[in-house]
Amino acid sequence: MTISQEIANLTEDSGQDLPEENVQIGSIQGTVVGLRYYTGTVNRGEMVSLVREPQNPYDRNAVMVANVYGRQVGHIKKELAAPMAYIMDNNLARVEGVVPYGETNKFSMPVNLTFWSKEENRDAVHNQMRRHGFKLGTEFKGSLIWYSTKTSLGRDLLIFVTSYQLKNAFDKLFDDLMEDKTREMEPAEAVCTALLPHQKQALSWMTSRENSNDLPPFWEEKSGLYFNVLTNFAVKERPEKVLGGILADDMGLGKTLTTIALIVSNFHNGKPLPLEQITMCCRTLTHTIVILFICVDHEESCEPVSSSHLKRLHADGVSADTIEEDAPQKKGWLLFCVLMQCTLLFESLGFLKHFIKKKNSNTHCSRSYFISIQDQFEQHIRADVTLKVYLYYGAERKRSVKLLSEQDVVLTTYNVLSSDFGNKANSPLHKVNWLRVVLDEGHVVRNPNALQSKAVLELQSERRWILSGTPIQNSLKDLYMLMSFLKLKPFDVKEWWSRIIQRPVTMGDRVGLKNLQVLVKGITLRRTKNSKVAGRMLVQLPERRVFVQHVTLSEEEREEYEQVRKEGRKIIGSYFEEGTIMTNYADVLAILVRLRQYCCHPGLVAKYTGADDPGTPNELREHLINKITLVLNSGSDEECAICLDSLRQPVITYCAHVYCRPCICEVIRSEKQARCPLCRAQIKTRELVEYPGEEMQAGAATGENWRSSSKVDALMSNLLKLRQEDPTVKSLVVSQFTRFMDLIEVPLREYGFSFTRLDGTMAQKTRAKAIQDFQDSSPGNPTIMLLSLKAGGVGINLTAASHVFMMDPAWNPAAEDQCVDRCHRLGQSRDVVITKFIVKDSVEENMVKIQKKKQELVEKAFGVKKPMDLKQARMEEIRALMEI
DNA sequence: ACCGCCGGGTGCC
DNA sequence: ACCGCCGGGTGCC
Repeated sequence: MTISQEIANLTEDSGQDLPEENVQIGSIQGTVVGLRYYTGTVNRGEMVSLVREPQNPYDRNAVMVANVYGRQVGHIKKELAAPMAYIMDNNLARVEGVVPYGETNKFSMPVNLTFWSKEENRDAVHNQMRRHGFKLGTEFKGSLIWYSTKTSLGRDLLIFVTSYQLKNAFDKLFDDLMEDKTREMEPAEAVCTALLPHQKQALSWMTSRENSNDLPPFWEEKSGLYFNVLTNFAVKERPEKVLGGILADDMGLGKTLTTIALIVSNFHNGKPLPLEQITMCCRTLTHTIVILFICVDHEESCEPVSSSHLKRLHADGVSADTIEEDAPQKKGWLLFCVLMQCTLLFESLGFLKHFIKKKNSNTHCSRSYFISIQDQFEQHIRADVTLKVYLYYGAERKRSVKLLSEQDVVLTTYNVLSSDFGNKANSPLHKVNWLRVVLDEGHVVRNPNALQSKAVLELQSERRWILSGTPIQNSLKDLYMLMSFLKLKPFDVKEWWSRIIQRPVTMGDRVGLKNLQVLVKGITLRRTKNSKVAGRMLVQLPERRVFVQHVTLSEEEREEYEQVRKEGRKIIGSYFEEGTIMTNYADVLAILVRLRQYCCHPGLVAKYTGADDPGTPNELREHLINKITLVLNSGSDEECAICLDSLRQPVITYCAHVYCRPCICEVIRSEKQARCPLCRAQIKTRELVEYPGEEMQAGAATGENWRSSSKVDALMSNLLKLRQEDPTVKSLVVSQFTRFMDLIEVPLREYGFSFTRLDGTMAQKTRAKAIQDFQDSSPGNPTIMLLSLKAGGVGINLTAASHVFMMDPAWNPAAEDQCVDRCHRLGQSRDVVITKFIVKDSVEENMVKIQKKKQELVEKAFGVKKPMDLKQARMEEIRALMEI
């Protein structure tokens, strides 16, 4: 995806209560008075903010005027302040100000006020102003306006200036890209894990961002003053440096490893972190600090740290007497990582992870891991250095500022941080002056109102980093949170972010868009697996070859298949004729799923429960539960027709259409007579039937009466051949039907394959175990993994596999790619061979055609799909599949 | 002069 | 503010 595409996505803002909903309903020139009483200054063309001051002792209508830095400039003249106060207090409109000239005036200056509100408030605002003798106009005569969408002389003049300045910014950016981002840097000697070239580049870039003396984006030095080209703000003092940024590399490029290298390599001015040197003598004393890792999904389910563990902790160097005083520590900068989930930590902590030793593999609710720092050194860091790492986590964490201050690295979770912050009396993390704060999976903090976001923003630090594969998840607003964290002035204040970036971009202003690009590029390093540096692939991955193996059904299978197909065609054909295809969508889907199942294995196909008439409400409910279960277990990767995303909290309507609960509830709420978006039947919230969750399916014939299928035979002959050629080769066997995986288990056992399995029904811990076993190459460990297409989401590392067998085609080609990516990624040493089984002359072949079409569509247009287009597309698909 | 005029004091809200 | 406004001083020319 290109940056502009990404940005185009950003402008689709899902939130509510945003200034973008507002339109400009009028403007007027006012006066700022009392300039001589305040120190705040403004420049020509500079934006100012207007703040109500209801407590002002002289006038309860007072409206204060402040510059971008929040310094008070003056007040709005009282006659004008009176109607403005009413408008602002009653939220009739937002008022924004720009000082067009008179910036050197001593006593008062003009200010161009622009009123923004919802259309419905337009009259109220105009009337209120008129009552006080003011008439809101639409244009300022001959003065400069910021980001006016109208063409006027003044506007052109201003744009000319800013675009000139922008060009400078762009040139700088270009230098940035050419030099800083491709220069490599060797990590400190203490790191003995070899960094890949792109990781060295990231390390160099991060180091330069931390040590740079450059002005923050959009600041320029002009004749002794520092000038912000976007707000026209000038100050004498050099604006605070923004040390840090966003490392937004794709998953799997080694963000965490790079960051660890940064921690060790750039203490101050490119000098490595001074690490204690342990002599051989000391090492033999096994002076070991034991750090406890609790690896759980949710903090609540965490097993408390046992006292014996803690004793161990104390005994091994963190003595109890160091854990007393909570006075803020000024001396010594510290390093600090915030990690979202311990599981992630465990997965991604790069060189640390090898030292995590499983302690209780059988514990169900949580598992504890020990990290022996001594072991760590022996393998990954030079044997004679030590790094003090403290995991600030668990009920009995030591809330000692002193203890924390003495660490090289402190790890904690967002939950712990915000829980400490919530009991604000005692948040040791907020009392330390950190050298560096790193937000791992930083996109999880994106709602600025959430407590954890506030907790993150309050951390004192010299340098700040955000690590995130998806820095912008939904909208531009997410980016605002990141700017606040980085303290990138003035964008850490909502008003300026909205006025300078968010609204212009949302309104389609090109300058705004360019500013956003410059801003993001200036502080972000983002590479994908497909990025090229100087014409070469960033990551040289082994080859990836795709073979389609056509499977011919046996005579018996063909007969069964054809019978079902004919029946299905008849039914679907009649739906088309009646125009009821959408009302009977679930039944259509059922038929298609059945056909696809026949292609895999006849034993998969459930008994036909189809279009029988439900009688009592209970029977109807039962019926609907059956249908939704069918839809969700069909592996068809159904999208919600409202949000066009994967289903979240799926519910089925009485008319048998499946949506996300929040989506359909919103539809019902917003319409008086709510109708199903797909079939226009009336729907009600209380009639929505929920998916009861994963249920034990009627067991497929995996026992005595097991029989094979053409596709299973095809798979087995491939696997046997592979094993014969090279018994160490590992394969992924991917299907959308978990019950197909059940069936495949039988011959795998029969032929003595050691295999493991990963599907969506498995708990997080069992999954982790399955992955771990599969990745382990020592003899006796599984060589085959049965993998459900949708299992686990991205981020799972299955690089042990070099062969992938796609048992059945998916509706969504991206899902297949993603699945293959789990083994075709960083760390894969062999060429990856993908075999797709497609049954000849079947619905599967048609699915492949549709896949290709979809792919083309994605590549061609980045157009927004509308629900009704989707419906149309679905119908086309059904026609194509059934050859109607 | 219950005015006009002068000139000093003063000045956001 | 090289203004406006206020209010005290003043009062034919």
